Amino acid sequence: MIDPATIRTVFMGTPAFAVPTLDVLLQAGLNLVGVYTQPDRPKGRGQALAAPPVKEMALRHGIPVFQPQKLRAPEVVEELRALAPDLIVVVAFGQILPKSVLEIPRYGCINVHASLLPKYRGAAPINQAIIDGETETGITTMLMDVGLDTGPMLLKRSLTIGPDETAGELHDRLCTLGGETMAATLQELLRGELHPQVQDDSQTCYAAMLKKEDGLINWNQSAQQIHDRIRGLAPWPGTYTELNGEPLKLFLTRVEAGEGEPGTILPPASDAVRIACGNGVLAVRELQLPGKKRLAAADFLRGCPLPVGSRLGS
RNA sequence: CGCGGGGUGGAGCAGUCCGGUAGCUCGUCGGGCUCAUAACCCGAAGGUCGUAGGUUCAAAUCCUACCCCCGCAA
Repeated sequence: MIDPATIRTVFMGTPAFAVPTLDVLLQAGLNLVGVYTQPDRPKGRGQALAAPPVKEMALRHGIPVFQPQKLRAPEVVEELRALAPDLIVVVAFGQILPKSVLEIPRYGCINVHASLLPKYRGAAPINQAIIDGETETGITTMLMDVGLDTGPMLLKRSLTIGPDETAGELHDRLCTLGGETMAATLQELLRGELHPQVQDDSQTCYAAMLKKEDGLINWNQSAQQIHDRIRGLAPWPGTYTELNGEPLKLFLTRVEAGEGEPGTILPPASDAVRIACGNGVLAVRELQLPGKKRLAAADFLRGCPLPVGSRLGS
């Protein structure tokens, strides 16, 4: 059994998703010699500079924080090498680790990834799994190599995706599971019992970084596909269609039977606007126009009538 | 000073440019009609028009400051 206090560890991560894992490392008693996170960025209305969640936690625990613009810059790599880490743990860091960094720690670089690898390698695994209508996903820990999420796998934990679960909700559950999976992985590491398993590249698929435009609805898709897209992109970047040239955001949808020309407004239900899709009908319970508040369908219709038969989308 | 939209009876909105007794779709309350309905008909209550100043005979409307909400921007 290795004494955790003897393992010099560097943590790399940025958003809230990484926080539980950092917490696990602290609880486990590792010797955390540095935390790497993305530079502070302007955020929110007013564009005030905000520190990433991981930075705030590191500062509270008195761990040195590094925020390099580019991790691969030679002087940055040297600085990291000087910390002499035995282990690097990476969760949603937002930068690719170059080979020169991967080779530094003797126990390697361990990544906590929010999918059941080899499926959904890449930046947006949580969203993509929902968009694809998957019913199961999970967390995989892996030993990083030069490829993006291609390294040998260590542990997997899975969970079931609810039929109406949003990316935000799933994110929160995976966030917790990520910490738990890392804790278990760490136990195996300390016992010297890691069993890396090579990924089956033939089973892989890639979840590209989300773009704003991914939220534009194509009404020719089936109601189920559109429903999956809307919850898969909630709360960010959100999903929208067009009404009189303006974006109209849609939330809280339901799939119903029925038919009509795709994108056509059908007679509303008591709690929802109903729109014909390529296959089936999408009932939308909340909508929002630019500059307006997000409204329940009935409230929305009072201020902005949607005549039956009119068309959404361009 | 990142850009932009908005704050009007309980809800959602119109009216603001071109100052002059506050309107629409609902809801609420009372009554009527119906076997019946988130149905329909009749009637009523309910608003310091975000806040504070200013201009004016007169301000929701024009000017100034402030508060709050939201869209775009990762």
